[in-house]
Amino acid sequence: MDSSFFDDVFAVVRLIPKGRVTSYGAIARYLGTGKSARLVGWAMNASHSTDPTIPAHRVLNRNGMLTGKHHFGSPDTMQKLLEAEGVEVVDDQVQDFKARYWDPNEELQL
DNA sequence: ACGCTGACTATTA
DNA sequence: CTAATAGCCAGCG
Repeated sequence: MDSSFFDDVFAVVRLIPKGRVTSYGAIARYLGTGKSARLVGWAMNASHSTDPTIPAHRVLNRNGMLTGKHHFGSPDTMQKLLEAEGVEVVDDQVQDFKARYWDPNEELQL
């Protein structure tokens, strides 16, 4: 398979449990990109090109803010999806973000 | 081939 | 405490 940075990002995002969220930096660090969290978010841009759509709505910034909500079909889609999974979102921010934070480095126990 | 942009993060003022 | 700047990697024109 093409060991593309995108594929790795998609793989991790797909591993995110329902009702959990993670940050771009966490994924970036897990992939080894480390300081390039932008690439992760940017890779999400291709999430709509994948076969199973990538749950990009589970990926937020370090503050738990729905920074990329505007990149979905509608700016309300992201929040709607999160709420559908049991994640409280207020003012484009995830409540109890720390409790719902899912770190691949921790959960996957690299 | 060069330069710009981008769904971020961390540091400094 | 908040605001602004620098660093980063990869695709696209």
